[in-house]
Formats: sequence, C-alpha cells, structure tokens
Amino acid sequence: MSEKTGRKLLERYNPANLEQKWQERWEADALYKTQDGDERPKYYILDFYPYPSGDGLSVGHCRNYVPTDLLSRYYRMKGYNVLHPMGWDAFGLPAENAAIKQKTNPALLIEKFAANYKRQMRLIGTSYDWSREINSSHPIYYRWTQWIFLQLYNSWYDSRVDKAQPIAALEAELAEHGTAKLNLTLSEKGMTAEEWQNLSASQRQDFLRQFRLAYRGEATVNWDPVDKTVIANEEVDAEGRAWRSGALVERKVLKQWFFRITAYAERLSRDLDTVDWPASIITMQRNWVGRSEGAEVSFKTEQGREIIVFTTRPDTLWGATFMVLAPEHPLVAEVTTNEQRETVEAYVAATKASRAKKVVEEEREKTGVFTGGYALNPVNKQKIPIWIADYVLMGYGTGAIMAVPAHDKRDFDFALKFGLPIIPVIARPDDYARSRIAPNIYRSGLLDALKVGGFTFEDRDGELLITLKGSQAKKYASLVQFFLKSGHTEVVGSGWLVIFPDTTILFSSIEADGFIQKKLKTEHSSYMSYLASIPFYNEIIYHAEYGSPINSGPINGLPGNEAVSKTIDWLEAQKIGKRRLNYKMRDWLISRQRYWGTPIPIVYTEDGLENPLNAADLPLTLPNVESFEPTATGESPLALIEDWVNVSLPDGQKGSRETDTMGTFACSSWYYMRFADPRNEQTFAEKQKLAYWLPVDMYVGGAEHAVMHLLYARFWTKVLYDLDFVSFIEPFQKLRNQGLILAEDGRKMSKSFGNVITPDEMVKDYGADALRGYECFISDFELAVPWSTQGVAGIQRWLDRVWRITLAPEQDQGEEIAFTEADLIRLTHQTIMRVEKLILDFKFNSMIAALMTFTNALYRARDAGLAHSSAWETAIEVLLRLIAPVVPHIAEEIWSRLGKPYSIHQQTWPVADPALAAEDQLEIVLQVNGKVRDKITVAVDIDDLTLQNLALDNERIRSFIGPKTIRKVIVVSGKLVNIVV
RNA sequence: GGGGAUGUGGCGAAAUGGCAGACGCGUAUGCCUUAGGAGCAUAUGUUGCAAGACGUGUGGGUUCAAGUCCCACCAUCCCCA
Repeated sequence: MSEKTGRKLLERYNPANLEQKWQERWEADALYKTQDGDERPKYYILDFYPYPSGDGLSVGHCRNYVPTDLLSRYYRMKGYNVLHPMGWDAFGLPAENAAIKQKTNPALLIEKFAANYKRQMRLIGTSYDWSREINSSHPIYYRWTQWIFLQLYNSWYDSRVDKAQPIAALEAELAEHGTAKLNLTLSEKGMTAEEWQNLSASQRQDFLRQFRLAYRGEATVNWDPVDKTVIANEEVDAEGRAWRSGALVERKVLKQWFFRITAYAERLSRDLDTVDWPASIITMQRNWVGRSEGAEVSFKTEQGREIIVFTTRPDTLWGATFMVLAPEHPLVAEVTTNEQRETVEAYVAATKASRAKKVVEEEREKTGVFTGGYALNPVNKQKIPIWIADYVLMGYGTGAIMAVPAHDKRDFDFALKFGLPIIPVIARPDDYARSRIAPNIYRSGLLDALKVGGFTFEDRDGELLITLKGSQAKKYASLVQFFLKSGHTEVVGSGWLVIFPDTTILFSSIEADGFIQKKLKTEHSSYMSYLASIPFYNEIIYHAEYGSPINSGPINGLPGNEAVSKTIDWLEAQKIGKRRLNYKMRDWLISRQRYWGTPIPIVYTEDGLENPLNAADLPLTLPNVESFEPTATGESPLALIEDWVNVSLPDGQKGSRETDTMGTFACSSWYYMRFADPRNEQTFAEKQKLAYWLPVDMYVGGAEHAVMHLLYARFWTKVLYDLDFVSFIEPFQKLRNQGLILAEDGRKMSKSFGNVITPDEMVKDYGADALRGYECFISDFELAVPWSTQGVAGIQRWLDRVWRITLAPEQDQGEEIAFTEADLIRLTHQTIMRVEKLILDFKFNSMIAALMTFTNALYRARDAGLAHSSAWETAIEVLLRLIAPVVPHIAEEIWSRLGKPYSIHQQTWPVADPALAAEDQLEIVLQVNGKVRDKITVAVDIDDLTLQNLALDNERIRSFIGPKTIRKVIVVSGKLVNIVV
C-alpha cells in the first residue's frame, strides 16, 4: 500500500538529543533577557513565586509554569516586550523546621532547594529572565520589606480623605485640635488638645497605636505548656490538644505586631470592580472583607454607665430583651449585685479555664449567668436584664451585645434555656402562620366556619392544625373565639396573637408576654418557651431573615430592604446610635516567634518605648548562626542571641530588639514590584521602572491563595499608592487559577503516598516538549485532574507525527484522498484564528486539540498530493510558528532543519486572513420537532426563505412530517431549520 | 458551620441556547515489519438485524430547541473557622 520514495529514511524524533542542545544555545544567546522600557508595548506575566521545598517540583507544579511560559513566548512573537521573571519565597516554617532537625542554617537549605527548582524549570524549557531572580530571604531583598514596614508604622489612615497620611501629621493635629475633628466611633475614646499635650511619651505611644498602620497589639495564641511553645491553629486538634505533645492547649495573650488592613476594607472591596479576575475569587474576597452596614447603639446601666453595643441588625432593637456581656467585660463587676456576685465570679473563673479548649461554638451547650443588674433599652425604655456568657467575646466588637432572641439563633437558644422573654419584631417575608387548637376546647360548628372562612386545616382526632397568613390573624381570631369554650389557641409565625374565649391578646411586648403567661398558668418561663414545646410550631417560631419591622414603634412597617438603613437614620436623629460600617475581616497579624523570617526593625528601650529603626540603618540582618534550637519560652530563637538582641542607641540608651519576625505574607506582598528593578540598592524599585512594568498584566497561581496573599498584596499596593511610591491601585490586572494535578491513583500527590511524578522522569522518558504539551492538554486549566503518564505518550506520538510530516512528508504515502489546496489554505487560516483565540481564553487543552487536528489534516493533504505545493509550504511554516510557544525545542529543531533563520522564537506570530479562512459552503441541520432528521450543504450566502423551502421539499423531512400540519418553521440563518408539527 | 467549585462514554475531555461526545488515552480487529513500548487502516455512548429509540448527577420549569437558562435536591472536591 505505502510506496517507498527511495529517499533517505528520516532519523527518528529524539528529544533527548535536541532539547539540551537548544537550551544551551538560547541561554548563550541570552534570548530571554528582558530590557527595560523600549518602544514596544509591555506585557508582565507572573507566576506565584514558589516556596522551594526539598522535594523539588512535581508535574503538578508545572501546570502553572508551562502555560505562563507559553503565553510569554506568544506575546514575544506578537511584538510585546515581555517581563517573565522568577524568584523564591524563601522564608518560612518548613525550612526553619528542617534546619532545626538537621542542625543547620535554613539559608543553606533554601539555597540548595532553590537551585534544584531552577534546574527543573530550565529542564522543562521555561523562558524566565534569570538575571532578575530574587530571593526574599536575602538582606538585599528584605531590607525593603523592612522599609515598607516602617512606612506602615509611620502612617495612619485618615478616613476623612480616605488615604494613608504620615503619623507626624496626626500628632500635629492632636496637639492643635485633639480628636475633635477625627470622626471617632462611639466606642473609641477621644481627647482634647490639652489632654494630648499633657500625655507622657509612653501614653502618646499607646494612643497612637490605635492609628498606626503597623501597630503592636494583643492577640490570643495557642500555648503548648509541655513543649513550651506557641503553636498554630492547624496544630491544635478538635479536643484542644496539641498535635505534637498531646497536652491541653492554653490560650495566652501576647503582644504581637499587626497591620491595620481593616482601614482599607472599603477600598479592598470596592476596587475589585477594576480587575479581571475569576468571579469566584472576587466573591471570596468580598465575603472575606464582609462589609455590612450597622450601628453602634448606646445602652445605659441602672448605675448610669454607658454600654456601647455594635449591631448589624439595628432594625431588631425593639426585640432586644436582654444584654450579654463577655465575662471579661470591664463593667461586669459594677453591674453585678451582691446576691449574684459569687455566681458571677465563679462563672468568670470557669470561663477562663474553658477558653483554653478549642471547641466549636455551635456544638457547645450555651452557658451563662445573670448579673442581677439591668440596663435600659434606649428605644423603648424597657428594663432588660444583663447577663454574662462566654458566647460573647471581649476581643470581638465591643465585648457586649444586645440580645434579640426572636431573630438571632444563639440568642434564641440562650433565651429558651434561661427562660428569658422572646418577642418577635420582624415579620416573616412570606407572612406564613400556623395555629393549633386542642381537642375538646371548641364548640361544634368551628370546622364548617373555618371552611367557609377559607382556612386550610387538618383535623387529627379533634386536634386542629391550621395554616394561614399573618394578615388574616384578626379575622381568624374573631372567628375562632366565637367557638372557643375554654383554654386558648394562638396565631404563630406571623400575626402573633393569643386567643382566649373572653379576649385576644397581641403578642407584642415583654408586658404582653407576662400578661399572657399569667392567663395561661403554665410552668413555662416565657410564652415562647411554651410555643417551643408544641411540635407543630417548631419550625416557624424563629427566623433570621430581613423583613418589615413589627412591634417596633416608629419603624413599624418599613420595607424589609430599607429597615436597617432607615433605622440607623432614626437612631442618629435621636442621638442614641451612630452608623458604622462593619467588616468581618480582622487586622493582619504579622508576628511569628521564629528565626527564619524578616526581622522587625523595632528596638524597645528601658522606658518602654518602641523605637523604629532609621531607614538608613536597614537592613537589620538576621544573626548568622550555624544552627539553633527553639526556645523553652515560646519566644523566637532570636531572643537567645544576646549580642544581637541587646543594642545601644545613638543617644546612649540601652535597648533590646523585637525578636519576632514577620510572617512570609509580608515578603510576598511586594515581590512583584521588585522584579521591575531587582538589583536596586537605593529604593525598593525605581519609580519609572515601576511605571513601565506594573501592574502585572497576567498573574497565575493556585486558588488556595485566593484570599490571604492576594488581599495582603492589594493592601500594600494601596498603601504605597497613598504614600506616592507607585501609581497603580491594583497590582494584578488579570488573574487566573490553575487546577490541582492529582496522582494517577486520584489522591493528592504526596511524598508520603509515594505517588509523586516529577518532571525529571517525564523529560527523561518523553522529553520536555511532550511534558509541556501534556500539561496543556490534560484538562481545562482550572480543573483538578489526575495525571496520566499514558497521556504524555499520546503527546509524544503527536510530536512524532509533526516531525515526520514536516521533515519527510512523502516517506509513508497513504491512500489518495479528496483534499484541495483551497481546503488546506482555508484550514491554515482557520487554525491560526482558533489557536490564537484559545490561547487568550486559557483553553490550552483545546488549543492542542486544534493543533492536532491541523496536523492530521496535513497528512490528508499529503495523501492528496499537496506536499510541497505553495499552500503546503505556508501550512508547515504556520504550524511550526503555532507550536513554538508550547513545544519550543522541536519547533526550533524542525525550523532549523528546514533551513529557516534562527530563531523561531524571534519570528512573528502568523496573521490570519479572515477572507481566506471563510467557508464557501455550509452544512445546514434540518430538524422536525427539534430532532435532527437530515443535513444539507448549501452556499454561504443562501437566504432564509430559500433555506426554508429546501427544508420543506426535503424528502426525509417530508417523510417525518407525514400527514401532520406544519405549525411553525424556525430558520436560524446559516445553521438550521426546525419544523414544528 | 460559612464560603467557593465540579458532576457529560471505560478514562482526560469538547460544545456564542441550535448536529452531544471534537481532540486524545484505552480497547478490538486487520495490515505492515528488521517482532517492536514503532507505524498505518477501521471500529468504539447504551440498545436494536434495521429504521429508530434512549442518553450530559436527580426531580421540576422556561423555550420551536437545554449539557448550557431558572427552581429544588443529591454527590464529590477545595478553602476558611
């Protein structure tokens, strides 16, 4: 069948020989070195910089690096000046722990690990500009991490102008006006200019702490009393035991450094509108920031002391039937009566002990005790009891809450348990209500009356279960009351009233609740707890939805979606509350009690003051040690290195350094800026270079960093913007997340499972190009997928076919086939368009599929005798340019063997001619009732009417229509005709 | 508990509301051969001799037309607590 042409047989495609050869050549020619600022448009494409671990890269990591490399090569061919750098997130726990174990210095380990990563990245043919390589653990880098820390320390957020300002400006303002102009919240303490001037240096420092963007505050940490160390949340199991020692973990309050990211909450949320990111990541960031509008409301104790509570549901204020303070709240002792004092003190002590355990809040039985004291609900002057309970945390909000048991689940459970009144104040949006009438308490005739009245009910041996609308409650009540002999019934869920034979009482206030109970004579301590004992009412006595307020005086009947905001307006007008935005997000805790991190450039003097280092004295380097041990106190190992810790300041004072280091999220919050100017020793990056390269055009990495890293980096960008160091407000224009690659067994790739596949073994067996091709082809870029080494072999097979059809097309001639030169030209141009669109859409798997389809078509063209026609030469050249970004080595080798000029990677991307890509014929689908019955081929310019007639005349179509009447004909131009019968 | 995803052949998957399964893996049969982890050809969702019928996690809905849009549910994965 196949006819040998007699040509010399082509040598086989052997990636091992050619890949290394070209890599060396490219390296020698510095093909990928990026020049700053020329006339070309720039494109900055960045991978999340990796943490180099001792295990090296797996094929999973390459899922990230291959597509970004492909894009870099594509944009270079498109004529862009491309910045595609790589560096190392080199500080952090894993290296530190490994160093402790091996009794060495983590710097040495990191050096080794990073070198291995770099070797592997070169092995797979990435085109990073290594002259810009950075390492976050080198002093030349972390000097600027420290410098940014100082910028934060010396700044505060001025909400009046919505930007960071020098702290010195705030000090000047305090000296002149005090806090009068600062727009403080109710719970923040203000002061006059005079008071400020009379403060001591350390008092001033304490006061400024609540403004600085970097500040030292208190945080509760997990303390392992056996290992004597602070441990991370992940290292505490569900029973509150330390993962390593098994000891019960204690909660300890330590002084820690924070960044005031909460000041930027609004902008972090708002500016998400300006970036092109996956919608899911944007949602996750917004949820994390958790913006909501709420109010601070001032309650007064009997003693006249103010208790400020924050609530996101001021519309439920009228339903606040008690208050709860955190056991640690400073007013606890004062409001507690003498009778209750012993109980309260015992509870406070017990809480302290149990908070050491980490128990999921929801699962725990509610506990709490009454203080004996009362407060006044400011909106209805109701006297409400003050309780303490451990479900209110001092560190959260103001440490006090108003409890609205009817519409907050925790308050509801608490009120039921302790018999506190529960008064509904928000109508159910669905107006659904229920009523149960016990047997033998009504006269005959009720059933008929209910039917006539249009009520739905179920009769269970005389017990009547009625469902109705709250708006019908009054009508229902008068109807039922007439037939009621004894006892009572009620409308529950909406409408809320109690029906006795002689009267009807609205369930609308604490007084009403008391009155109803008196009439009921049950043992229940509140009417709601009686209702809760009736199963028929179970699911409707409580709801937390937004809705129209009821039993709420001036705000009754407001529409549900306006209730919160209108209530706040009302509170402000009454001067009992103040609008405040609330964010779920907390400040960013940066301190780590670790050696291997960026030292915090602060010295404490004996007078208790914090002294920031001068920028000129940076970097503050880590002491070089041969090895080190964790301390017995939970402090950083740095604390033991006395000649590092103890310093003399220029003014002669003795001081000691902060021994905590910064968590690694600090390093990664600005590294993308450093790549613009990685060797600069005068500044973190030159302004013009930043202006040219930033923001990052395309940022690619795993979705596991969706929240923290991206939020922190955005925060630093905004601070540096406010301080006029950078000119962009968002660091990452486009973001894409790659999916996880699992092992072939479907589990996570992990050393402990022994199922890790490395690029090294893939390159050895199949070549870097086959590996790269399969990384793209494996699945949709964003989906998790198991690895398949057989799939790599499939790509190698394709490359082999490319090799043979381009270098020796006649070698294995097949059977003759119909395929014209016009077909080949059309497909060539269509392929350019498809491949380019698929690259830009991140559909790399479909891009490879399109290239395979094109390759297969070349074989058919060859069999049709088109080899070496002029369309053929163009097609081959186009194919090589299109595959060059994804399989750079084989593309270069074939390009060179065909005698074309070095290098293919410096050629331009092919340009498609839409006219040549256009089809001249179309296939039209003919349907009857939406089912495909035939297909016809027509000219492209056919009009709809002709198309319709062709369909109606079609024999197969007619046989499916049969004798039935045609009801409708749908013609979709150039696509299909659907005949409805 | 909160949040984010994803469910389509034996497997990875593709499909601006318009032919479900492109492309590849695997499998089967055959060819070729210097017997090999090479290459080539054909087939490959289920069912049926066929025409056809059925088929995109489940159940509803919108539409001439739904993998795609809407509602409810189920399962799996990831992140945070």
